[in-house]
Amino acid sequence: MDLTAKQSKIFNFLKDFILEKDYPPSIRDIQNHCSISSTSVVDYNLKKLEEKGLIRRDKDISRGIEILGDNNIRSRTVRVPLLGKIAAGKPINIPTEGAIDDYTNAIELSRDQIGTKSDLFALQIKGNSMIDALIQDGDIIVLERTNQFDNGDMVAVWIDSDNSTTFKRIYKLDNKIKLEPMNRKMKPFYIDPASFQVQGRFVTSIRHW
Amino acid sequence: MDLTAKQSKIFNFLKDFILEKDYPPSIRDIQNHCSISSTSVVDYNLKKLEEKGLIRRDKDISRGIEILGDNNIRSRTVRVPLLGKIAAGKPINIPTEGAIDDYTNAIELSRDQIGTKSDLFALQIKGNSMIDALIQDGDIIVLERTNQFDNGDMVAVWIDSDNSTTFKRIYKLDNKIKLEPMNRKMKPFYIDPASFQVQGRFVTSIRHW
DNA sequence: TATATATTAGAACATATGTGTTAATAAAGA
DNA sequence: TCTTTATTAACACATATGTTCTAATATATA
Repeated sequence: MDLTAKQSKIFNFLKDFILEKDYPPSIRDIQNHCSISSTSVVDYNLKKLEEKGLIRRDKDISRGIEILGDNNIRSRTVRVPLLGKIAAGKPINIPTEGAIDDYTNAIELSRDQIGTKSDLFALQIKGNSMIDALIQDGDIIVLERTNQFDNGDMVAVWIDSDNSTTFKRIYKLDNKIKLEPMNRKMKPFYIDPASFQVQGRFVTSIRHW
Repeated sequence: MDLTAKQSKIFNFLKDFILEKDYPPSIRDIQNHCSISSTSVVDYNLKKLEEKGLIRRDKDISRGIEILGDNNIRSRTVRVPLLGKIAAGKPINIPTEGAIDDYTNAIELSRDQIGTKSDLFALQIKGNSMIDALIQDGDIIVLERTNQFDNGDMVAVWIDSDNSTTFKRIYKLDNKIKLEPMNRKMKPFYIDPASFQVQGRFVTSIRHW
């Protein structure tokens, strides 16, 4: 369902106004800035915009207009908790989901970078021992909390015999699992498919300046 | 200047309310949710918050409250125009500042990633010929538009004799400038200090999944 | 303690603002 | 064309909401 000229004029004004002022315009703000003859015409077209799913209005509340979906700038970013520094090769400590509170350090990523993935967390890498994965000292890696993996994925993996989690490239072979450090000086090793657990999968990395 | 208990309660409510509703609360919203006896007390404390530089109020405007600085979620992200794909080693076309309009593709980065730098633009890298800079096919590099550089910086540099811009690592030597491709198969070369112009400097890179 | 300053309380006021009603006009469909 | 539907227009109304005033109380300062 398309917008009339007046409706898109109003909708664009809504976005511009909110971007500038940080609060929505009143109906009379819209009336004046869009050169509309009457408040009732504004009200009428706001109802149309609401029917079309572009905005949400809160009845009887002044400036009670919310822009929905991708047009809402706030929906374009995601906070990802930054759980600390790890040295590659060294064990990682991954908190359970509930243990991450609002006061944890966090980085904010755009949805451009993470797509629809959810349940993400980030770690800052110490040292250059992951250089073969094109990850260097100070880089931040973002992981998705999951048990799934594909061959060649970089994953945080719990190994029963070590009683710890490390970050490795993983391959499923016939009878075993190959875990490959991201440093050619270190040899890959093989473990029993029953003795490990993938805890997270690499999503993206961020180079710091 | 510190906040009183009431002021931080109000300030937190402001942030929570805006986060949930996308528009600011009225004074009576604040009064009710923060259990404050009178609207004038709310008004009084809002004035204090304004004096302390945490919010801005627009007189006579309902819900005319804007949260300032880092507490404003919107100020935590920056839109960076994505100017297209480039193949490393191949010439780059960098538009002038004014030539970038709102309809250009863009990625959104958090201030965590770019600090206080301004005038940024992004390029997506095609191919693996920048592998020595830990940049692989599909990665996005973010550049800062500037003429300045330090030794070892990765810069987009205009070379008069080539009549084009490429992406190189740059070093200032005694009598000349050394430009080093980020691929060890290609040899560095040297140019006259008067025959080039740095157009942008590497800020960060983003690995795509 | 005495004095000044900061904060709270309650109420009233002015107006900013959403809503509703009715009629006129324009656009679309039969 | 006639009929229906969509949109515009002007106005009035109810109330949501910012503001102000005065006095009381609490807190800080000398």
